[in-house]
Amino acid sequence: MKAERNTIIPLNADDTIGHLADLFRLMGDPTRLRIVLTCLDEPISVGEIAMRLDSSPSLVSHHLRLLKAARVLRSERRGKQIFYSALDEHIRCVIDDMVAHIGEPLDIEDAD
Amino acid sequence: MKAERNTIIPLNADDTIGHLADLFRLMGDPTRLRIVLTCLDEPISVGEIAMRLDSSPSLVSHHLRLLKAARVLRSERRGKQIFYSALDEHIRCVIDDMVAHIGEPLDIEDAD
DNA sequence: CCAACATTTCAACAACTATTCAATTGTCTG
DNA sequence: CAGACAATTGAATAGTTGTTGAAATGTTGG
Repeated sequence: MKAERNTIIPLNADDTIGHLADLFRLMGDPTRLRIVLTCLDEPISVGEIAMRLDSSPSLVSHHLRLLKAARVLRSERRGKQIFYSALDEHIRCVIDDMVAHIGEPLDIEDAD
Repeated sequence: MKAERNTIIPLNADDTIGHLADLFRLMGDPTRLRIVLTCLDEPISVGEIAMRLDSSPSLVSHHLRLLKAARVLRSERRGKQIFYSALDEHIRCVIDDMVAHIGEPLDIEDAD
């Protein structure tokens, strides 16, 4: 299931759009985006995320709660630590597509 | 061409992540997301966007400015009106991927 | 040039949100 | 059980941002 050129989203379905916007907004914070990227490779504990991002466990935990509630990440306890990882592969696709968008070499024709 | 499972993003490249987050944050507002979706199909004037979304031209214009600055949309003047459309197809892919993520019916495969 | 239309800009307010620090809960070990 | 470690929670603050209405800019046609 990849992105095709058939975005058929019922524009009157406010629920879907609202849900979509919620997810995009979650990825729209640099700290949260770094957290997601850190969790993409392998399950990682809260402490190590905080360590890698040079942030506080409290802040990381706050963001993790939101990302988990939105089903972007999932959590799994291992002893004293709790490991977070991506819930599925879609987020990776979304990010890759967005990276591709950035990579688009400024196709400037004649903008008015 | 499409999203593969090889998100190779240099985590120390704050510029890239910041740019990514900016784009996600732009898509994270329901009004702005609706505007983007409206512009995906064909070039459309500011007035008609406002009409379809039942919003004010002022508000729409405000969002269009941000979306254009972020190279999500492009503008083209035709007489008195200015038509906006998607700058490339990547945004459509991003949205489709995100829709796929939402549609994922809690697919707990080999979750331990 | 003037009037009508389309869009943009400006200022200002209300609402939201990321961050911090302290306190709490949960878990393992000695 | 007590202590240390790990993570969460709560409240409070500072900064950001979406929205609004009025004014201004730009464009076309009479």
